[in-house]
Amino acid sequence: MTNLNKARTGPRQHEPRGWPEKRRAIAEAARRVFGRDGYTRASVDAIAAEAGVSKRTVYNHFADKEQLFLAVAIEGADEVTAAIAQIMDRHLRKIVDLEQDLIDFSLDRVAAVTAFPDHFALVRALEAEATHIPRPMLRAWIDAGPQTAHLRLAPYLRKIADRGLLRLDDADRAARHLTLLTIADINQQTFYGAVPLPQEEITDIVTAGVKAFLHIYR
Amino acid sequence: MTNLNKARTGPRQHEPRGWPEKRRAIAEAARRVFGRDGYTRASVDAIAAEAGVSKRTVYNHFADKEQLFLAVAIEGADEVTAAIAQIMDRHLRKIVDLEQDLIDFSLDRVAAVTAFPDHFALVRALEAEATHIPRPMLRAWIDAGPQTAHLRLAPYLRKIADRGLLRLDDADRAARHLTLLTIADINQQTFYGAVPLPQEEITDIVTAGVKAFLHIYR
DNA sequence: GAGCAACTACACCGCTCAGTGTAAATTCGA
DNA sequence: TCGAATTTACACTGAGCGGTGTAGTTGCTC
Repeated sequence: MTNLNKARTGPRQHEPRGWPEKRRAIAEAARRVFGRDGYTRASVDAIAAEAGVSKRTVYNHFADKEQLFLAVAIEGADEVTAAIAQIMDRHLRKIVDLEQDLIDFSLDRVAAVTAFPDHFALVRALEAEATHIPRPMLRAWIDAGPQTAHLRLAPYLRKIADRGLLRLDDADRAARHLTLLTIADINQQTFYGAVPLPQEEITDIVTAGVKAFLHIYR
Repeated sequence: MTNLNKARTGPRQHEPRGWPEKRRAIAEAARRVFGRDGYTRASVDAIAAEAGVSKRTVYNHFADKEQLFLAVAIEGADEVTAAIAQIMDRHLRKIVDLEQDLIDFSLDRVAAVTAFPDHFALVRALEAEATHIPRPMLRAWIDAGPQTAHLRLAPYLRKIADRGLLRLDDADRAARHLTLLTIADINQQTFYGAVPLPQEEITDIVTAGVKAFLHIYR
């Protein structure tokens, strides 16, 4: 048998139904279209066209529009979570100058919104759909997305506190306050990146937020 | 002429086109339906039925669906702004115990979200629609809604600082930080009131937020 | 080559919906 | 009562859309 193993993945491999590359294309297209148009306005036809697949194929991979939406939201949250974990590792694992490290961390975290515009556009769509989403699914979203940032940040802050650089008894709350004073402020003013804010203004807000945070916890 | 002046307002008075009571009914119904269903999913048919008017009448008063949406959003913001102004006056005009007054103010302000569920539901819809709204209209919204809270809160904080109870050089920033640490935290966790949070938890969060704020500015 | 799974390319169905037009009815002032 | 403005109650148009079915095509294994 001298057949080269084709790089192209197709049926017949021992995988779930459907070709993975098609599923990936659909998910990526869906993120873009849902992000751009919101849930209701986004059409499955448009997603199929964007993915370069037939609509029939979309329905072969996902039960319906809502399942597609939620799958894409949660997958996107996983990606963003991984990116933010790296940002945390880069800036918070080793503290040289606490204030500067927190500022750099927060600026990079703000920048993550720009790096994942589709995802955060989709976040806005999802929040608007909150009352139409079954509670367990909404819970799954919160756990996959917004909650993970705090769960990952708190241990870093606790370690920093253990080194005597911060005084805190509730690391979760401290993590929340840091995020509120920096990321949430920017996100509110930019509608999660939809409306640009000048970089100097972002830096000002983040710097003031970090100083305020340190005022509380140092 | 012994005709009593009828309380009923109808055509023929020297007013803008259309009966004001019809316009009011449409606006109120629109707020409810947009809030419940979001912009795209809300139908003009449903709004007309909810208002008890014909769809023809809706279009007699508002150019189209988008104009209706934005008019309702801005009118709602004016109402909420007035309510919050009262809350500020009640709690911040005279300071007895600064911490407690700030806590009470913030708790009442959180409660305002519950008092205006339709409006804040519509806020979620509007934020999701941010990229589809013409920039000038979005600006009008920001000025009518989110921005006014800060503009009204900052002078109170400045006065409190003048009495030596707070130390701050940037009252706008202080106002923003107070809102972030209290209202924004709750709103994020409840999706602007869509998902209930137990009252004790709300009180905890607000109390911790106010203490943090005072730690920064006192 | 045969058989099977997945995909493509349509067509279709039933429904919804923003916006418009029109005739009849209602309201109000002169 | 008349006339004008507004509203009501439909009907209509053209478009869109979630989801489904089906026949033909493609790719892979035996």
